[in-house]
Amino acid sequence: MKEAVTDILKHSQLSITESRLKILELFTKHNKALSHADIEKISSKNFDRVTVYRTLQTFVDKGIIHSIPTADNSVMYALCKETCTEGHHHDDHVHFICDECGNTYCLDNIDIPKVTIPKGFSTHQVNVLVNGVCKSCK
Amino acid sequence: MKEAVTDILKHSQLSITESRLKILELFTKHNKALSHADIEKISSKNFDRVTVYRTLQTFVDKGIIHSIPTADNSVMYALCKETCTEGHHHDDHVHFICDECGNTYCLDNIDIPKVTIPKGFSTHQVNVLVNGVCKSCK
DNA sequence: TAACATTTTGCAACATTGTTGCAATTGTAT
DNA sequence: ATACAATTGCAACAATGTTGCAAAATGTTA
Ligand SMILES: [Mn+2]
Ligand SMILES: [Mn+2]
Ligand SMILES: [Zn+2]
Ligand SMILES: [Zn+2]
Repeated sequence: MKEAVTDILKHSQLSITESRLKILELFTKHNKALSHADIEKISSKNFDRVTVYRTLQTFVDKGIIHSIPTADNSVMYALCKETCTEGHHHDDHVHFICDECGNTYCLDNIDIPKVTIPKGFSTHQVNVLVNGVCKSCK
Repeated sequence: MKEAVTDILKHSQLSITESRLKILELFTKHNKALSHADIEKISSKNFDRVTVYRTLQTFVDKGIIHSIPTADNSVMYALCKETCTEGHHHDDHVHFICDECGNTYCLDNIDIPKVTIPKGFSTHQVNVLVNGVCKSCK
């Protein structure tokens, strides 16, 4: 497990530090999106708030995680797939937020639906955000 | 114009106050989503920050405006259609954010696409957020 | 219109979230 | 092991949002 995490950092040409290892491990262990607050709460070691902010920003920059817009405008982050690289995110998948447990999941298997846009408008990116009840909470 | 605004407040059983009139007028005049900061900036009279927060919350509660999730997790608000009522929002439309001018628009004419969700999941609400370039900026 | 009851506002104080500069520490390469 | 570069933690600050309460505005009734 720790191997995989180290490899991700190396692959992104990031130096291997305790904060990066621990925080990235949280993402690989929990199969769901995490907020800054989540990370501070569930992390064994108490990193400085600033370190967590900077680590998350670094991961986003490097294409390791992506941020997720949510209906309540809290900031969530989740692991990217291999296709994302520095400066080039391709997180075109549906995000599902369970109104029961509050967990946010990336639904990678679902196709992003085609959205028709008015004449004269052009599309860069489509975010689809579904609220509902997840499998475990049903 | 001011008539319409007054009517909306009456219809929602809200007392007619200067803050509510002015803030609601901003939404009817500007045909786009507004943030808390926008309102403080463009409003002629300088309302207290707290008043703006409370007015926006009241409008959301009453089904007059709805909040919009955005990719950068800033909080935006836009006018609801007539179908929204106290405690019952029906803002099932696409939101478009222009990456040039930064404006956010509600696309009411576009159909919300059908999203297929994995077995065992159920859907309450779908938010579709499109980033791109708007007609005026093209 | 005037008096009253109710609601809303503005202020102050506080809480939460995020940012920046800088010195001390840690990681990497020689 | 040493030297250099990058990262961390701290402090201070900025931005955003919340709460309690007294003053002011609004709606209601007489
Ligand atoms: Mn995702
Ligand atoms: Mn809308
Ligand atoms: Zn759930
Ligand atoms: Zn535009």
